[in-house]
Amino acid sequence: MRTHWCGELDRSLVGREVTLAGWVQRRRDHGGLIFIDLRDRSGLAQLVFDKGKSPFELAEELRNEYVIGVRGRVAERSPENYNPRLATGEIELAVSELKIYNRSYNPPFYIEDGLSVEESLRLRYRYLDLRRPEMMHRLRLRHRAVKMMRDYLHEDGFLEIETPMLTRSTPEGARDYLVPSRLHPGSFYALPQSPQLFKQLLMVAGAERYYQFARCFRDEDLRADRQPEFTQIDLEASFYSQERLFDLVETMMARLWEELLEIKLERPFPRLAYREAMDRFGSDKPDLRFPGELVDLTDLAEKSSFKIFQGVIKSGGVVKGWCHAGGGRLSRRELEELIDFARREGAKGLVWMVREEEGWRSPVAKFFDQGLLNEIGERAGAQPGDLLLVVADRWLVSCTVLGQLRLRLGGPREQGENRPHFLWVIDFPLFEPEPGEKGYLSNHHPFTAPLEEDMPLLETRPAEVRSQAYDLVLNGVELGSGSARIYDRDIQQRLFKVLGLSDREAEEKFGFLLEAFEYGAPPHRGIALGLDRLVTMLTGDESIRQVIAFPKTAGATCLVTGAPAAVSREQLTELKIGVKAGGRKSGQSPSKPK
RNA sequence: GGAGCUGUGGUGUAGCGGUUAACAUGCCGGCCUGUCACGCCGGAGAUCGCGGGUUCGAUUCCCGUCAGCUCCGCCA
Repeated sequence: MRTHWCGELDRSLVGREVTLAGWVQRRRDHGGLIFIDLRDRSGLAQLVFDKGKSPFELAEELRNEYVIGVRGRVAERSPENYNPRLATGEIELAVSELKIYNRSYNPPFYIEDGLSVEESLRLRYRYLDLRRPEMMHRLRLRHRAVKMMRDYLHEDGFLEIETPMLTRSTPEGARDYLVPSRLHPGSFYALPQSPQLFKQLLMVAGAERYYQFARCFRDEDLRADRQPEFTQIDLEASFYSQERLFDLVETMMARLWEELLEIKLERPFPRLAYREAMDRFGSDKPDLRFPGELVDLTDLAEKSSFKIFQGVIKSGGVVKGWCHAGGGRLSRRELEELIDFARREGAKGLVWMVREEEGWRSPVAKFFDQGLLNEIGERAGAQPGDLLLVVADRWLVSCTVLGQLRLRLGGPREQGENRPHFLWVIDFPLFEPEPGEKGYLSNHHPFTAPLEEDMPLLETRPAEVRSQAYDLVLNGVELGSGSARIYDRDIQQRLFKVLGLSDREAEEKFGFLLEAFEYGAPPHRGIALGLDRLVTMLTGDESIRQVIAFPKTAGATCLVTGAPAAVSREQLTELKIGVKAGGRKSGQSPSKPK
């Protein structure tokens, strides 16, 4: 049905008889002469139907998006008819045979790049949206990235192993998607949030190096970078040092960027301890595309007569600042908005200071003498015309609020810098305080190994214990996260104790894993990278929906199929499931396509 | 759960307390043998997301609701 792709026709084929197939991109009917741009996955080729020489009457019926096959002779155009904007613009196909495989409704939007229609329409007719070259390009790029990573992991001895989709709900983490069991009414499978436990079992099984392009499901609210189902490049390796794992991931990233974007990455990627990342950038996923770091002003603020600062410092807080270059021109109103923003982010307030040619302008200037202000300005690197923002609060609050202000004001878009800035964030705290309680929760997951040197603190000062967990960060986006796992029963039990898990509870929740670990678990570690986010970074898109063939809406519905939808009474009866009032009746869907 | 933005022919937009609801493009028909965003002529196509309220009168103002998007919460 086809001997060549449209996009591969060139002058070397002039005179050859070829068969093409594809969709009608555009028709230009000149009366006695019809031009058709034929589109397939590879590109466009111009077809010519000449009255008298071609199947002309049939060609007159052609409309956009008709599916056709043609046979004809490749002809060089006369030079004045070259189309430099078309890859195949020096040739055309003089058609001798035309077959209309299928007709088409007029599409609801143009099948072309640079489209501006409502995204819901694109999602509703996703199969048309994907016909657009820029969308097919995204899918192709994703495919190439996946293929390269598979090849690379294979080279390093990793085995691709599938793990179950129907698994068991585990207590921690995100909300599970549940699947009712027909054979065991009242019991449910859960779709995996990640293959975490299985990949550790595979290490016990001696797989040594495992990877999987794993579908993961989390029933949480969506964002531009979050879908309820998404793909992780999930990997785990035994007897594998952190250095080796970092090198593996870095090499993989370097290959992707080099081969897909022709960008050479600087290696090794910088590493920042969590503490340092927060201190300097106010974020555990700092965006290093633009300069400007937070500074600690606690010692200087202490010398002022500003009571609020002093109070915060006395109660163990810190005073931190960030200099917004050129921010001195912000209006009073804009400054007020910044204060509101800081409050929404959790700060009690925000102090601003503008450095002028002579002295300082600030509502709190009177509490500082000139020399002190200059010292502060110097530490923050403030030039005349710059704005210094200061937050006094608990360490974490001061850092995060200023970090958010840094992102908002110093944003990379303003800087026009878009090179990839990878880094590793390491040494995360093992625990986070349980909100409102005295206890602790796992920061990563409860099998994350503590940093060896912090082990003595495990029972005494758990909040200070750091873990062997690491995040891969690119331009302010968390691309992946992993850790070394605990493989020692004693350490695991000590950790459960800190988490307030009794032996019985631990047994109940993770018994199968703990049991497996009794049969000789090797030291192992792993990481999971978000494929959708990774590809989005490669394409430069704003939303991961752009690189997913059939994504869900912000309301977690599929506009193509209308999922989720009610099911028949019979299906529910078979599962022994009753739907309470407020649920939908059979046949209803939250977003039924028209 | 909360906040914000958006919703007008197929599509993208304009508009306004009283309009024949405008423009572009697409679509349909006609003409056209070198176009490539072809051109020219003509035509069809909109209960202004839905419901309620204010008003003599609502696409326009108000309230609610639905849908899409963005953010907060949430996402070990």
